[in-house]
Amino acid sequence: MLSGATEDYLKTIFSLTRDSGRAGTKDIATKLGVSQASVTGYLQRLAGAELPLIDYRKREGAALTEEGRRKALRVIRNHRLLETFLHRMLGFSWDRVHDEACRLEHVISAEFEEKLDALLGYPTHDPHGDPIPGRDLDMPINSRIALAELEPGEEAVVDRVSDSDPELLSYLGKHAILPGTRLTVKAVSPFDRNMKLCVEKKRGTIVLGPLVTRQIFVERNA
Amino acid sequence: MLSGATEDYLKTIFSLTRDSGRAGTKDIATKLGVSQASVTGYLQRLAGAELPLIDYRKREGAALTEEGRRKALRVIRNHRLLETFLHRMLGFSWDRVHDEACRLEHVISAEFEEKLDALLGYPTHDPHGDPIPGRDLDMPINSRIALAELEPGEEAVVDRVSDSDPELLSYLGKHAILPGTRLTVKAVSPFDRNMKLCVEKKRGTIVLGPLVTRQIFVERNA
DNA sequence: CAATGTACTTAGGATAGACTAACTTCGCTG
DNA sequence: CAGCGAAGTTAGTCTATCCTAAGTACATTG
Repeated sequence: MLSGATEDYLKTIFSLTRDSGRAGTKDIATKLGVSQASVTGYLQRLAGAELPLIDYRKREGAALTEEGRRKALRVIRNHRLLETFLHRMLGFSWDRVHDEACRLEHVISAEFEEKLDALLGYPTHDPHGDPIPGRDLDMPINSRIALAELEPGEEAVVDRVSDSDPELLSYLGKHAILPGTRLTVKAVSPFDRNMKLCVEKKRGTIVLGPLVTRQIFVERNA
Repeated sequence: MLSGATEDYLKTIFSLTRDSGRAGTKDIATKLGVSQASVTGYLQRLAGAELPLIDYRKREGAALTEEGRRKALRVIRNHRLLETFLHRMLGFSWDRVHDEACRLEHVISAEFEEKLDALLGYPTHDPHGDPIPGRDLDMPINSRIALAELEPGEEAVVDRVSDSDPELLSYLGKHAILPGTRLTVKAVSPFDRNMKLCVEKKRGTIVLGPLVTRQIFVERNA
C-alpha cells in the first residue's frame, strides 16, 4: 500500500505535468507546502524503488511512470468521488469539500470507492466541474479556456472552477457562478483586465478581476 | 490534533478499562498488534504531555483522564457512525465495516461527523448493536450478559455481537443471528458448553460452541 | 524463602518524512 | 565571459512510531 505522502506527491506531479512535460522540484514543494530539500529526497526515494512510480532526473524534475499515472488517477478518482458525495449527500458547501476529501482519499478501500460510485449514480464531474476518472481510469478532457481569454460580446458556459481557493469558491457560489452557468462578456477594461459579466438570468452584472477570471474555465457558446 | 496512533491507544485503553479499572501494557499491546516495549514508551509519552490524556503508573498500567475519555468517546462515536453509514447507505456487509471504519475514523472532521449523524437520522446503535455515543458523548449502557450464561429454557433477544472477528460475524449473519433476533436456549451440553438454540421464526435450530456464545450479548426476555 | 514465570521496563536502533544550512548548476545579463 | 540569482542538491538533524534484546519486579509455589 502507498502512504498518504506518496499519494500526495503522485497527485501533485500528475497535475503539474498536464501542461509542462516534467514537474520541477520547486513547484512540487510549493504545491505540497514542504521544503524543496524534502521534495528532492522524496523523489529520489520514489524513483529508486523496486517498481518506480516516477522517472526522476537530477535538475530536470519528475514525470510519472505508467504505474505512477495509474496510482495518481486512482487517488484523483477517490478525491472527486468523495467531493461529490460530501456536496450532494452530506450537504457540504462546495468550498468545504476539498480539504475533507484530501484526508479521506488516502484511506478508502477499492470496495468503498466502487460502492460510493454506485450510490452516486456513477457521476462524471465533481462539484467544481472537474471530470471524475472512470473505473477504467479514463478521464475526459476538461476545458482549458480561461474566462479571462474571452473578448467582449462572447458568450460562454462555465465548465469548471479551480478548487484551490475556498474563499474564491465561496464568493463565486454567492454570485451563482457554477459549472453550467451561462455568462456573457459585456466589457473588458484595457489595463486591469477587469471583466464585466452578465450572469445568466440573474438580475444585474458582476465585475471580476483577472486573478478570478483566470481560475474559471469555460466552453465558448456553440 | 491527535495522531491516528494516539487515537488508537485511547480507544483501546477505553475498552480495556470498561471492566478492570486499568489497562495493562500487555493487553494494550495485544489489541493494537504492537510490542509491549512500544506500548510502554508510548504510554510514558502520552502521560508526560502538557495536557495528559492518560494517567500512567509504572507496572500498574494506564487509565484515561477526563480529557482522554472525551477524546476516546469522540473516536468511538466516529467509528460507530461510520460503521452505520457503511452498512446502511453503502451496503457493506456487517463483517466488513469494522476495518474500513478504523481507517476513516481518524480523518473525518467534526462537520463530517455532524452531517453524517443527521443524514443517518441520529442513530443510537451501530450494525453490531453497540451503542453510539451522542453529541454530548453520553453512551447508553449495553448488555453485559453473554449468551453463554443462559440456562436451558431461557429466552433472550440479541443485543449486540462482538465486532472483533469478521469470520464470526459473517457466520452469524448467515444464520440470522443479529441484534434484535429472538433466541430460545434448547439445551446446553454439560462438558463442552455447546448450546442448542432455536432462532426466532427460522426453521430449525443451531448449535454454537462457547467461543461463539461468549461473543454474543443478550437481554433476558422480559 | 528461594526459584520461577509473567508482566513490564530500559536501552539501543530502524524507518518515514520532514527541516535548515550550505553548496552546486546553469541560464541570463551586462 | 564574469557574476548573479533562481532552482536544485547534499549533509546533517529532528520527531513519531515502531522494533529487538536484555534486564527488572513481583506473585506464586514448592
